[in-house]
Amino acid sequence: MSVGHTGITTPEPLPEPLLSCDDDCGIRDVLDRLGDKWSVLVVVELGAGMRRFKELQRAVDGISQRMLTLTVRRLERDGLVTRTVHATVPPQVEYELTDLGRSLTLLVKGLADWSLAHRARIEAARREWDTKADMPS
Amino acid sequence: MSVGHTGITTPEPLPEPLLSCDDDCGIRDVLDRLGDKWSVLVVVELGAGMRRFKELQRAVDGISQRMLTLTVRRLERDGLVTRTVHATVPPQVEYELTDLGRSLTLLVKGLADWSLAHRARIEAARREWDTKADMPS
DNA sequence: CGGTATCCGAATTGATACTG
DNA sequence: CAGTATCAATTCGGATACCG
Repeated sequence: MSVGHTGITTPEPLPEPLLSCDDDCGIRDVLDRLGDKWSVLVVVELGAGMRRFKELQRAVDGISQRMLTLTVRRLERDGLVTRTVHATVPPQVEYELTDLGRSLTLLVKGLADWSLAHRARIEAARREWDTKADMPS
Repeated sequence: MSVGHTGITTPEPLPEPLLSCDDDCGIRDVLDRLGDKWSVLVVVELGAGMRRFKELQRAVDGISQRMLTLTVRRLERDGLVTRTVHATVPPQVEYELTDLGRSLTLLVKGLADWSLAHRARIEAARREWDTKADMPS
């Protein structure tokens, strides 16, 4: 069960991809890394600059301490984020994007822009679909 | 439990977002729409052109009939995909991206490119992290 | 062919309590 | 403050069987 090392028992053993590369080359990879509930949000927040743990948690709004820990740990492991511990009291840990992480923010920004640009249109389509669905008369 | 309409009982009632818009404006939206296991893959495949249900299922490799149905249904609802039923025998259903859907493929392509470009670097970082973790000596 | 309904195990997540 | 451990609730996904 992979116990030991840094002290983390890894209840979630950071699962590896599960799909072979057909014509989806690459996309599955990004999805495995950022497709979860929080990673992108954390990257976005860190895109604005260095953040402490608590700052991140407040910024992301809704993320639990546990999920934030797991998320930044994964991002750190993938080389997207650095973790700096200051041996102060109380302890202080700072997270910051690496160059690799920053290169991602551009793309993520693109997604956000797309979403903002088309949000209304999507919601309209959705309402229409729901209307059609609810009255087959 | 929302029964009726088209005959679909919607065991998965296509849940709405759960996070308010703070500074993550927009991103949560895209994630809710594409962050699942299959949507992006389906969009990518449809990016290459119109596809029938069975063609999609073969192309995506690993997706079950159930998940493909749910995925295209959601994409259709959001106005990213059109569904055309030909009353032939045997029945034939064709899926195609809308303009909105096509506008997304550009971004998705960006993500795929990013992944390909940095895959090696990420895996290196990951190996390093794992090494550090496994021998604290 | 293109679905839908149902059951069930696996994976994710949240809440809570505790620690250095 | 910044985690870690544990447990419970939820959600997701796959297998299967059946339908128009």
